[in-house]
Amino acid sequence: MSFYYLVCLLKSPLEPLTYKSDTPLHVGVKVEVTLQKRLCFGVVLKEVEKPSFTCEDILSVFDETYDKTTLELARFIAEYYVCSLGEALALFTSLPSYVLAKNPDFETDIKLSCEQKEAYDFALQHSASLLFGDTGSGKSEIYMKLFEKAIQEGKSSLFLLPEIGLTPQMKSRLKHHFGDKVVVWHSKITKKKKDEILQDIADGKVYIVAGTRSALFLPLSNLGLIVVDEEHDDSYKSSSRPRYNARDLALLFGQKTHSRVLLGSATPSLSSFYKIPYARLKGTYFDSKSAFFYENSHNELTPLVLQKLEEVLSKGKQAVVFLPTRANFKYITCSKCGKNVECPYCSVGMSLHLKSNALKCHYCNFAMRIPSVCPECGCEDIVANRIGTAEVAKLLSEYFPEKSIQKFDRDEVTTDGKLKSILERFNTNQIDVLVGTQMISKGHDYHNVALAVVMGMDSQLAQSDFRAREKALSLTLQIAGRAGRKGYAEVLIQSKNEAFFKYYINDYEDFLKDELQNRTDLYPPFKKLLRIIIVNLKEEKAKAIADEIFERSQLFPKVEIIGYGRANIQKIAGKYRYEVLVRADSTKALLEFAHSIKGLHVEFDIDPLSFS
DNA sequence: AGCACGCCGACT
DNA sequence: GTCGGCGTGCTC
Repeated sequence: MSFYYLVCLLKSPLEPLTYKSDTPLHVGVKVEVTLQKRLCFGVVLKEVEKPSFTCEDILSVFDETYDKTTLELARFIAEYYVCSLGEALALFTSLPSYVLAKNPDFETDIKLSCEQKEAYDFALQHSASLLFGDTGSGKSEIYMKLFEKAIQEGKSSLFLLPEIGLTPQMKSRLKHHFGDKVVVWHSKITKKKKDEILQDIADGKVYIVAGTRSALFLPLSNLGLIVVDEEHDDSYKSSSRPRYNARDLALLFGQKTHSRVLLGSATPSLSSFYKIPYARLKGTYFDSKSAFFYENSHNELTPLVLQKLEEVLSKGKQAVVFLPTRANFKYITCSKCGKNVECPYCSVGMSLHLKSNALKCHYCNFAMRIPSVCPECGCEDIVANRIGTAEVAKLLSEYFPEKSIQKFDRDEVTTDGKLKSILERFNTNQIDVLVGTQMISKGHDYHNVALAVVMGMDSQLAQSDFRAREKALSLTLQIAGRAGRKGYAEVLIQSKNEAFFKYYINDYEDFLKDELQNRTDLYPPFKKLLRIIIVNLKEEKAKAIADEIFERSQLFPKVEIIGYGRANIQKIAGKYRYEVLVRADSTKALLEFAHSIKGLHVEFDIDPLSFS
């Protein structure tokens, strides 16, 4: 007697295939099968009639299942983000089911202010809400209080953060209040540690999982609450297939599992602001005690920057300096032919890294010796352009030799240990100035920072991206928020668009309302976007596929092609890139089109946030 | 996505 | 005559 099952193959782009088993199996159970002689994990979807072709055997059956809700969520992901069910299901961690022990006696010592209590009540009154709270307004206490309530009700909570590694103090606060009821999860923890955590979850010991976007796919039973902190952060969006957005999926998961969802940010995304009821929590000290200064320059260490730094450093205060560029310089330019030294494999400039005495490509990691003449024309007059963190840190060290200047970017902060060490030394005043990229804007608590310098934001603002203004302003505010957590602070913004920043810097809500007007009839949240990415070794082939997509779109009157051709970066790692940008009024129309061209071997980016 | 199959150019 | 490039197509 044989049973036949439709099995979904994990990580495979293929549609489910039929396998046979000697024993009856439950839907959702994890199994092992072969696919063209190679072993492959799969999930049983449903029993089927004996097919006309001969089937391979299901080789082994695991003690792990994907429940009905998980299968439903995976089906949604496959449909919405345009991937196979196997790719969607592979996001989830499977586990035997378990029961949480009730914990009615649990209590923390967290006390909320009146304003915090109001926001807390607002969250309780809505199944999904947004906490729009200024930096330093005390969002975390509200989250913690909600976690406490969930525990008292015997429910588990999920706490999503953009990068848990970047906020060690959040981790220690959670541990302090919740002890071993809370675990931390991100993709870089070791396999052994992951197994331990999964065992603890299975034993019903875990009430709170704090983690990055992958934590969303952990099998928490009796989920009651999902908090998405820094919900505006683009790192919630996955950049590989399926390109899901963990913030958006959190809202969906909340609906499906009847869990409360709370999004939080000082600079909420326009789409969340538009569609989710929000509670406003104004800063208690931040905006009243900070002063903004502007300099009509763009991206350089000017006398004004040095003067401002001098002022705070002489008082024993600290400063942060932001600029969006790593390395010493982003470009090496020939002054005769005007060409930048390009990566041979990517159509991007090679960055100058003096520390390793090399030019490096930030896209494929290719490195080369620093040339003494222009590789194009042989001219000896080549200059470095677009200053980066390494160069600014170097110059500041020369200018303030008695002060400790620390670089803070992806090149410098390579491990958890290094991050902790730098933050520790900064908080104990052993470092005077942090010079860094985006990383510097993430929610660290700095206590003695009296100056934030924002350099190079104009390049962010100038990007051909419908969210350029939103990104630039929220990033600037996030950096500004690193200063003045205690007492008076200054923020110096270098920009040739002073008017823009000046107008909105004190009221992000005002900006969001105006920006909604700007986007009406054109962009999200009013329209839906799909970016189709075509990658091929042969440029003609990539172009041909893009052409084909354009042709086929003509049969779909509800979709509109608003951009089509070479991608922003034409070539990465030797592969040519083309892009088609599609717009529609409804998700349905967009997805109908996307699914119709699934066979073309292209990548789909629904609700794109980045256009390079 | 892999991976085998198979059809054309360049080498001992 | 064989080695190996990558275009095409299949996977229960």
